[in-house]
Amino acid sequence: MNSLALRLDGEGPMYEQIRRALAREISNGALRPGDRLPNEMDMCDLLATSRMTVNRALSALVSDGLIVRRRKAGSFVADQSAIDAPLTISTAEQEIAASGGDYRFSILLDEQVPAPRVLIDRQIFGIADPTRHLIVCHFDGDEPAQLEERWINLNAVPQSADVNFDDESPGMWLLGNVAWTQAEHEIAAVAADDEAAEHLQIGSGTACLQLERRTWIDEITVTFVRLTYPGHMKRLVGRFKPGE
Amino acid sequence: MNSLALRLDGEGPMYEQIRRALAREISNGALRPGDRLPNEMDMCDLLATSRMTVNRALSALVSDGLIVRRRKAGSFVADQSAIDAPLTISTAEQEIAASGGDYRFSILLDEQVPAPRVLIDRQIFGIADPTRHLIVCHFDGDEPAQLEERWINLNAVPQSADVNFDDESPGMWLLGNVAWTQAEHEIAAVAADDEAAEHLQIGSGTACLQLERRTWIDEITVTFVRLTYPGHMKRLVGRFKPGE
DNA sequence: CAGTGGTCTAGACCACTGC
DNA sequence: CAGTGGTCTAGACCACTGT
Repeated sequence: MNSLALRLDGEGPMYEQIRRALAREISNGALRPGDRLPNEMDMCDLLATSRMTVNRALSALVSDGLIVRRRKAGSFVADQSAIDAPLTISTAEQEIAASGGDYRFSILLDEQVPAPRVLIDRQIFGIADPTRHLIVCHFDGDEPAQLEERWINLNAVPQSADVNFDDESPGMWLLGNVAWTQAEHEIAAVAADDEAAEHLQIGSGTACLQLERRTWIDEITVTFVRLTYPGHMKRLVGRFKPGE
Repeated sequence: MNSLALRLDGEGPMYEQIRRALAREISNGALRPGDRLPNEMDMCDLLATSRMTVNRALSALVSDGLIVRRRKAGSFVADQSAIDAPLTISTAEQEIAASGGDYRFSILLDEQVPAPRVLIDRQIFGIADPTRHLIVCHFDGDEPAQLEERWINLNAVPQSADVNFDDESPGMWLLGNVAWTQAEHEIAAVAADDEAAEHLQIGSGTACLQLERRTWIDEITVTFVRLTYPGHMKRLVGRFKPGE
């Protein structure tokens, strides 16, 4: 590791070149987990650049999880332990429109009810939260593509109580009108129950991908939604690229 | 939008405070999609800080997808169109160990074969790629928790041909010994076929979460793995937090 | 062609923390 | 307590691109 020879490729900004060069050394095994990198000042001399530029490259590697840094100790190649892949989740209308399909939706249920016990137990809603509860089916042409069951917290978004969802689906309305600060997703495989099977026009018990999303702002849940996709039509795709 | 009053909370580094403050304004609707932010110099005056610091905060907002920036035009609040959630994917051993379970695995098949037609057609392997093909079952105690079918490209990782996987599972060995630069995941729900059902000790047709991962480096696939989890035991969780 | 962001510099001070 | 990273500054030049 004494003779760490970083080959910069001259493509793009300096900090990107440095990041790529180090990522490459880590990828090809020249730098192995636990190895120590030169400190920032040495790297400045090595690369004839300034400390801010080196620091920017190293910070990027930290957020990619490729290295860890400790004051006084130095910078070290991280153990590769888990893979973080950004999973992009779009609304049904965006997906269907993107694939050239003919999107429409139908509201099967729309009621105002107290948050259901099961969601209170999961600490998704507070005990006295009033909600607007909706069941929506999204279609690609005549084929049901996604079943959505949603609760909107009327304590968090009171103006949603009177919105008309005939033209704009609840998901799109929320996306455009309510900002959230955090979201948490759970993905599971479930067998379609009778009701879901009927709405989705599939056999009861068919394997379905089920995505649950809790969206909240400042500790209070804005909305909770459960999306059910027939397994044969839906794949979620994520991609990870640390070193370019 | 003239009187954008950013309240800094004094917690942590300046660039984080600025990022949080702007994320908050976007979240609470004070700044709406399409709104223009003050330019960097104005924001420096406003916050009595330097341009690099402001730029760092704004760059973070860009990578969070909360704003877009265009030279000469300015910085604008982005349309919230899709949600990118980092999905952390661990190995079976890591998950079972983390939950306090008793991990073990069993190798059901281990052979060297040419890449199968179906994976060549999907452009995952090249036409003449030799592979090591494995089927591994991961257990939590006595209960099967995950079925893994894996192909390792022996053109990309020739040294894996002779590795003994009795003590260390192929997944762990690869994680520690082979670096990859990119990974792509697909998640789907499938009905367990007879073979999977038998290995996992579940009923045939049971809904299972199936995760496929292709890992590659410099255009060449290192390994392709298909993980099958009984739906009732596995949930993948992702989280997204733009403004803190 | 002027306004904006993208990048970079050569310093500085400070906060940790391993030695 | 000294080495390291974390942050910040007050400038600079340049690359875009809308007007």
